[in-house]
Amino acid sequence: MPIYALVDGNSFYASCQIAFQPELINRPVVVLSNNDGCIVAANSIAKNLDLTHTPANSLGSGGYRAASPSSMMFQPFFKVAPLLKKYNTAVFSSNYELYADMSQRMHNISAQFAFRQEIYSIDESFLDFTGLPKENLESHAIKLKQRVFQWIGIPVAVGIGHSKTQAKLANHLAKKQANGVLDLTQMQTSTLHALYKQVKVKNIWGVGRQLSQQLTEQGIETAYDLIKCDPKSLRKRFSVNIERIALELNGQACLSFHESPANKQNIVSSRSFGQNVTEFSVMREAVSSYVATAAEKLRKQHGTCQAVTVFITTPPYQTRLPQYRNQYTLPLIYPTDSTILLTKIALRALQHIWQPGYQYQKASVMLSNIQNKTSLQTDLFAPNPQYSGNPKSDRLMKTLDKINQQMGKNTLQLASSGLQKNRWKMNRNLISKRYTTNWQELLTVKAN
DNA sequence: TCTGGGGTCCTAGGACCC
DNA sequence: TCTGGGGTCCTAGGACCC
Repeated sequence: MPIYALVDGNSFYASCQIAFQPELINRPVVVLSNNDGCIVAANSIAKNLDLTHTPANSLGSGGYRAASPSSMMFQPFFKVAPLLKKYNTAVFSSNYELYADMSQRMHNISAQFAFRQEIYSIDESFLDFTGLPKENLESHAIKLKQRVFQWIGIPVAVGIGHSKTQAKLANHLAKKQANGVLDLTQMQTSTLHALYKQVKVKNIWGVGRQLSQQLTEQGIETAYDLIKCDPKSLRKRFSVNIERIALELNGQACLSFHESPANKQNIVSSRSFGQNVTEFSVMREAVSSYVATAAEKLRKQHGTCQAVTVFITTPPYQTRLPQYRNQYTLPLIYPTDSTILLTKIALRALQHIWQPGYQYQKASVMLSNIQNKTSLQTDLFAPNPQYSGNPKSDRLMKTLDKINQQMGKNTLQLASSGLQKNRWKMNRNLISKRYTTNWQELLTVKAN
C-alpha cells in the first residue's frame, strides 16, 4: 500500500507577508486578488472576524450575514474595507513574485523529506512516504514542519494517508491538531471511522457545492456514509469521480503520483483592467500584452499552438451598465509559437467581437491545441513556414525571451502592446516589497 | 419497400480544484 | 468608485464512419 503525505502552507499568501513583518502575527492579515478586487487569503484571526458587525448598508442591499467564519474569503474588498479597518487589519495587494519565490523555497525543503514529490499547487505538495518506517511517519512530518518554519517562517500542516484523498483529508484535520500533523495510516479502523463520521462530505477533496448537495439529499452526509456505499452504485447514481473518492477514502489509491508537471493543454492569460476600457486602441493593447504573456509560457514548455481565443466582457456585477460579453476562436493552419503571428491572429479575433459603446472590464486570451514542438507533424505541401519552425523566427523569439528574463518583464515587447498601459493596467495599491527577488527591496535590518 | 449496430472524434458545458 | 486568475476532467450529444 502506498503512503502519501500532503504538505500545505497555512493561509499561504498571508503567511508570506507575515514572514517578513512578524509584528503582524497578532493582527488580522488579508491578501487581495488582482486589482485589489476581493479577499483571497486571510490568516486565522482575519477569518474569525465577525462580518455581521459591519453596518448593513456597506454590505450591499439587505445587509449580509456571515454563514461561517471563513466567509471572509472572496468578499469584495470595498464592501468589507470599513470592517477590516475597524479591526486594524493589515491589507495587502497580491505580490505573486514574492509568493512564487517563497513557494519554491517551501517545496524545496519539503522535497528533502521524501524520494518523490508532486508539486500540486503554489502552496501544496504531495510527498511519497512509501517505504519509510511506518511508526515514525508522524515524527518525520513534525521535523519537516519545524524545518520549513525555521528556515522560511511559513507554518505548514501535514496529513498522511494511503491515498491522495486520504492525505488531503488528514491535512484538513491536521490543521485542528496541536502539532499540525495527522497520520491516518497508523489508526485503528474503528478510530478512523469515528473520525470519518465527523467529516461532512463538502469537506472532502473533489466534492464541491453541487455534489455535496446531491449527496446530502440522498442521505450521504459524512465521509463515513460515503465509504459505506457500494462504489459501483455510487458510479451509477453520481459519477465515476464519486466512486473514486469513496475508494480513495477507503485507502485504495486511484489517483496516481506525478513527479514532473505535465505540459499545459491550454494556456490562458486573463486580467481585469484597473479602469473600464472603452476605446478599441486601448483594448488592442491589453490583448496584445496578454498574448505576449501566454506565448512566453507556451515557449517555456516547448509547445506550439493551433488556435487562439479572445474573450471580452463588461463588468458582470455592475448591472446598471449595459452588458456585453463575447468570445471568438480563430484556428491556425500551421502550429506556431511566435508572439508576432499570435498577436496578429488575436487582434483579428478581437475585431470580430468588439462592439463600441460598452465599458469593458476584462479581456482574456487562450492558446489551445497545444502540441510539443519537437514532435510536430510537418506538412509536405506547406509553403515555406513564415513563423513556426522557421529558424529566423525561432531565433527572434529566443532572444526576446532571454532579454525579458534577464532584464525584466516587458523590456522588449511589440509596439502593439505598448503605449497607453496606464489606461488598463491593474491596481495594486497595497503591495508589499519583493523581499526575496529584488535587490532594491531587500529587508533592512538595523542594529541599535 | 425496407433501413442496424457499433464505434470514434469533437465540442460545449458543467463541476471541481487552488 | 470598487467583485481574481488559471487550470483539469467528465459527460452528453452530434457528426461521421464502416
